[in-house]
Amino acid sequence: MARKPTMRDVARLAGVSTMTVSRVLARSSPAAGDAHARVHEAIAQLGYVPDRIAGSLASQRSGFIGVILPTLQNFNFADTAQGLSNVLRPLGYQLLFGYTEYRIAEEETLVREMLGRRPEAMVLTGGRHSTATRKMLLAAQLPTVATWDLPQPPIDRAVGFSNVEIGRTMTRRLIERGYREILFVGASVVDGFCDFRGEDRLTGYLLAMREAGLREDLVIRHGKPPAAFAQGARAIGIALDRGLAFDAVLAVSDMPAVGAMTECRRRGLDVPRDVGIAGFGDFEFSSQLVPSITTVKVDAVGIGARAGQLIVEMLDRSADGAGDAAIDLGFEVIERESTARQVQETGVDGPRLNG
Amino acid sequence: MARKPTMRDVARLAGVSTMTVSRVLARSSPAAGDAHARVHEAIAQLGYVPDRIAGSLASQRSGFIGVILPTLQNFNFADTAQGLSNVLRPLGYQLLFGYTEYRIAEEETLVREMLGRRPEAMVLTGGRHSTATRKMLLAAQLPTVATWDLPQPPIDRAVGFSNVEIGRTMTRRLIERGYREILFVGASVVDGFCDFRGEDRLTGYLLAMREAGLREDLVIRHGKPPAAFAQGARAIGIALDRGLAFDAVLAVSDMPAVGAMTECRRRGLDVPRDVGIAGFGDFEFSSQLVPSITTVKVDAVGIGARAGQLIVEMLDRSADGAGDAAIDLGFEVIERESTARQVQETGVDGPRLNG
DNA sequence: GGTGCATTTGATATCGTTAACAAGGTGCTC
DNA sequence: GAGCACCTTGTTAACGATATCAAATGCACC
Repeated sequence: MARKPTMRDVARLAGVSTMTVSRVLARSSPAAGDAHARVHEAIAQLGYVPDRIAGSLASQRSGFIGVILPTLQNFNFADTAQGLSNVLRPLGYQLLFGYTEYRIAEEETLVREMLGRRPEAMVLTGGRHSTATRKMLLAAQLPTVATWDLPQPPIDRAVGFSNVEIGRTMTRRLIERGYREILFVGASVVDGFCDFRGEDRLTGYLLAMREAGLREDLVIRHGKPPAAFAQGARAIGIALDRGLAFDAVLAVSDMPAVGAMTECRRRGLDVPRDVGIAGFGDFEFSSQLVPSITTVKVDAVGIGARAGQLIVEMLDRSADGAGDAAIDLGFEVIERESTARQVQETGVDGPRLNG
Repeated sequence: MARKPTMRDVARLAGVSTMTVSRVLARSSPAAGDAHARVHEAIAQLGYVPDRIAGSLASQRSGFIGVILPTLQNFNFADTAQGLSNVLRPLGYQLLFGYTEYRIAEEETLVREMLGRRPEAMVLTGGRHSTATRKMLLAAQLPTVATWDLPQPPIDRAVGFSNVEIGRTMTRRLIERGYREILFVGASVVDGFCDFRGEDRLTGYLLAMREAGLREDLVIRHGKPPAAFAQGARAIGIALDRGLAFDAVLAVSDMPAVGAMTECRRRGLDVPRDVGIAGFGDFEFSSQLVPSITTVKVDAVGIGARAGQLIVEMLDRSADGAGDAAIDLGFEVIERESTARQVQETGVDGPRLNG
């Protein structure tokens, strides 16, 4: 009674061989006569739960898919996890989640640990990895999908968009609206922490500012990623302390954007009249707040779903290596009240599609 | 070259037996002379990654800990996951996450799938489970920790607080502030969806309203859990359509609380003068917004950490079954600007500790 | 009723590791 | 130098399932 029942016990009780039990559970054979029923009866009677560890070893298929995301504290990545889950769980895969917390070294540790569990595929966030990480993944010969970025070249496949283009497009949009002194608010890059995608959006911002002949030093990078509400608020304080004049804030995500907006208003600056505010991620609160927040919407659920589909295709050996290495899902700038300073001039306030 | 290297290959290359390799990897023996170095050299040369599936089967220790949470779309549960991770990952455990999305039937499916992976312990959210779920968990004879609630009796152990008390205490606080027509905003209970903890808070709210001799029909349950921003806004519309008069809103979480606040203001109701607003969860934005949101703070990270510690203790067979079955971590009501209607009267506006 | 084909069932080997025990070597004490 | 303890290393047998192949069974047809 102390020992958990095994397939052997079920087989004995049902009066069949273990292979018959295995086949009944796998539905690979109709199991003639009452064998099928007897097996199920024995399973119920013993409370048997098949040991998938043993099954994985024998079949050389773990049913695991490793997923490495930066953090749990961001609705966007939660959506991507959801999209992956929606596609892969109904097919019987178990997702193994790992979170780097934006620590560069952590990805390597997570990949090493996960590969030991013999996943059938890996999903990564972003396309920049340590040499050792890249080497391990290549050696593992697994379907690997990079998400949230379009690395050149990817290890295997990629689903995402250009974060540089996002930063550039949003900055241009703010300039079109008449903003000139645009403050970029992001997280710092220190102590082995880095938000690569945020840094790419900063690069795009700097490109757009240079193209327009505007200042390129209006950048506040403060606090560890992920940039949260308080960091956005703090960044405004830092900017004012430094004597920086600004008429708009472009934050690395909607969370610091809201924090920055709150702090501006606390200091008597009207949004959008005195300061325009824009973020990234289109979190639900961004459309619900007053004023609503201008942002960039990406299909976070779709990234996960597409990545999941890619994995399914690649795991189907029949369909061979066709398809593009990188899939660009684009992005959408959503202009809302927080940058509506010149809405009466241009008359354009709806979403536009990019990418 | 096609086949992945095994411990056998490493052993052959290093000129030792597989047990020596196994011991070197487990650090269980100092491995005299150069054997240690030769093994590591062989591992590096072959790019060997130990197969933990085979290891788990042989050692009867999977290193997995199953964690079932309601949703990824809530910072509170993300914090609990974080707390668990902080304690258990450094000890080498791999967390297996499953999300029910508040579907009652889903928990049973997730538990069944997870038990097949032979986890060494399970962490659940809440204390109400299907009969089959309870039976499976008892049969598995695993350390099991229920979180976010204090079930009577728990399957094994529990770490949480009384959601009924939370609803009751917050409602009383609102009544003390002079609010009388308090509208409760939560998610609906339909189609097999249910937020048990939200329902408990509703129960506490109803108790407090009855105790104070106030109306008990000011309840709007709308949309599937988790209640999000838009649902809070929608609930205000529904209440007004029904002709319900209210001077305060108690929402099941901070997200619908913000949605409700936004909608009230959009309709010309001032917060907190015309309507007081209170939520649950103390999300970061709740303190950052203007007005800041009155809420209930629970130590979500601490719940995870404490649950993790409990598991570690229970897995140490040496320390035997001591300790309470249920650990009450309490809660804290944080009164902020959104309910500061009578701040000048009472002069009390800081946090108070409960539970 | 025998033949041939398709389908179902079972015996055995195997997956890659660790547990358990045995064997060999080393160093110390008396 | 014998005896003993201790430490390292190796051999063998699991762990609990599935893959593979051979045998048995069922069925249709001539």
